[in-house]
Amino acid sequence: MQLDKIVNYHKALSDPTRLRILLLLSKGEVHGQALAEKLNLSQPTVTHHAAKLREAALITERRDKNTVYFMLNPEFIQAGSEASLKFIFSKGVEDMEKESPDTSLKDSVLRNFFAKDGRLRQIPAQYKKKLIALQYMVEKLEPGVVYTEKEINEFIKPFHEDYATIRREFIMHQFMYRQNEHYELNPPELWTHWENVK
Amino acid sequence: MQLDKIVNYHKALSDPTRLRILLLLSKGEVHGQALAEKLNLSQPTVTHHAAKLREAALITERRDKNTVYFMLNPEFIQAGSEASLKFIFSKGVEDMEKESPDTSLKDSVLRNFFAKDGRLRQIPAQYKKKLIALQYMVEKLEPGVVYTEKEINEFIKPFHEDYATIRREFIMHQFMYRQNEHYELNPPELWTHWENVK
DNA sequence: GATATAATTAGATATATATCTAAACTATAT
DNA sequence: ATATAGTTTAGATATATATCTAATTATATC
Repeated sequence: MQLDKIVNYHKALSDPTRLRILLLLSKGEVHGQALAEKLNLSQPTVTHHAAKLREAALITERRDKNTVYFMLNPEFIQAGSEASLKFIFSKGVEDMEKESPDTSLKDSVLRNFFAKDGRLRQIPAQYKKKLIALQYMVEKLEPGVVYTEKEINEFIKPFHEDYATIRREFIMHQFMYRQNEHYELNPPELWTHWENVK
Repeated sequence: MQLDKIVNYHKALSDPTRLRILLLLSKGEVHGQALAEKLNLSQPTVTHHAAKLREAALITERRDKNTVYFMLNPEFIQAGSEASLKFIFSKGVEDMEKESPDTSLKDSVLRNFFAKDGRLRQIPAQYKKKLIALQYMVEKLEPGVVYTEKEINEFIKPFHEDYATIRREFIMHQFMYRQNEHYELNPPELWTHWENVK
């Protein structure tokens, strides 16, 4: 999930040694042994930090004979910083909402498949329509909240008795993310969107 | 020192629970108990995370009766992200170099106080001139490298026999940062600058 | 004052991680 | 093929930290 990427990005930058490495690399490529000397650290320690920085795509490497030269990956440093701001301020949500001028199908699905009391009469069989109905329900969940399976079931029941199917559909279409019995809303960027279905 | 601030900023953002808290706060203020419920965590855990976020100036608080409401501090989230990019890419260094058009005094100090072999004839008594001489020497050290006291002494000796005094001056004027027997160059923004001396 | 509610602090525990030494691996050079 | 130099992996250790429960503090209401 996307949260983990942002966490890893900040973890990579949350150690003074790794920041020093990036500083040293900002002047150009440097090889492992030189880094170890400049930082007064052992080579294995440099390898360890380099691995973390590489996982976060903050540096890249080039091998020349036995020597591995490390260099910055400037785009990713910038991209990571922007992604994390965007995540926190949920910029993606507003952007997404502007992108759906085609509301007629949506309106018709909401009118025809949901009763006045809010219940879902039946799960739409047509793919597009099903996505619209699922999204309508899932939007009533709160971003950032971690739900238990039981809570998700209780949430779905007022809409439809077959909560297990709907719960599975939530996951299948990337509306939610599941990790050891806990459920969490994905950011809208990850949802399967009916607007994108040709 | 400045490095620690950046480290703390990223540490604050390198935990999934804290990112979720920021997400929840992005929609407006929320009180502690509500956060605990939404995240399925105990109140003390929320307090713990709130403290970290507050230390990094990412959130602020408002108290109403017994209830503490947390809210985002958007400027600091942005500022921290920019500071860390600036640090990594050392933008500050270039900026600083453009800002010193008054090179005549500098030239004269370098000519008169340093011998052809590079040794410092004597430590300038006049404040401005002393800063110029110190900065000239300190610029030959490498940013990001951690030096032992012994290494600093050995570095200074070719310039002047009284390395202890000069080492102390490096610290006093913020050219370097010292932490349990280890020395490290500060970023130029922190140096006491002779251009700024009226 | 007594009681209730929200928050914090203290203390315990389990996991994560930064660092080291020693060993293994890899690519070149002799 | 053997040696050498740089790097990586494995394993150990010490510190940091995320979480909990229980106790304490702070504020408000009766």
